[in-house]
Amino acid sequence: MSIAVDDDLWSAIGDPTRRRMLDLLLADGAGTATTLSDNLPVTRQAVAKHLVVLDRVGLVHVTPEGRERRYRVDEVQLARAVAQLADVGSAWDARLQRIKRIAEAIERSQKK
Amino acid sequence: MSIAVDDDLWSAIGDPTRRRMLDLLLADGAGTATTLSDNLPVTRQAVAKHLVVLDRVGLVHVTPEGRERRYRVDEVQLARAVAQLADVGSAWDARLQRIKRIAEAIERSQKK
DNA sequence: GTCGCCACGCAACCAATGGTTGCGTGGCGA
DNA sequence: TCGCCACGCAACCATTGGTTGCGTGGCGAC
Repeated sequence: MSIAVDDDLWSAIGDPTRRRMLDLLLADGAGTATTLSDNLPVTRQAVAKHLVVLDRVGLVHVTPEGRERRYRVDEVQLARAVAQLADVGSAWDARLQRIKRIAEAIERSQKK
Repeated sequence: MSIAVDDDLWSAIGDPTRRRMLDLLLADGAGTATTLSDNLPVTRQAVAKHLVVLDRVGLVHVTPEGRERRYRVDEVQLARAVAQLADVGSAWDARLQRIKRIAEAIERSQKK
């Protein structure tokens, strides 16, 4: 019973810079490579590359506006990603719980 | 209000191979680089490198046994990692919820 | 109109990382 | 003691996250 995870989606949100970008986009509603890089410790070009990755997995969408390219978070897709986080977390949680129960059972049987 | 995340811990569980390794270790209780690589699509050496990473952030511990090096999951540290997953997930969830509420409010105000 | 600013895309380059193969060494069982 | 086998180390390769440098095309000011 292995945990089924969309590796592309996971690795997209696995990068700390991309996570912060999603944070910023969620906070402001939208943003461009330039505005994002203003609030990040990396250059505009680095941000642009990350935006390509996020766009490829559908976590963001672009709308060209004049000479700007405005990015917005796809809430449905982000919700899917969040669900995956929860899945992995709860699966491991379940395993840890079981281990804990077994450990307690052993402890009890040794005490008697 | 940015999400405080231990990037080292997160990136340790961010790699799909390392996640599957943790899965295997949890399922079997313990394992060596060789036994893990038997159940993974990568070589023993690749697994060994990942074990170094996992050990460095404290997610696993080693106990040398004869000519083997037996690895076990540190449940406390894994629980911490799971908690971080939950944190990020719930933070994004909250933002998504707020956006949804705002969207609904706008929709209502337009309908009246 | 045209001129200049500025957001963007493209390209070359660099370091770190996840992967490989090859080889040497040291326990343990026959 | 001899051979097997798990391990560590080293060299190497591809991908990726980052940089700098440069060309181009909208848009506002004059």
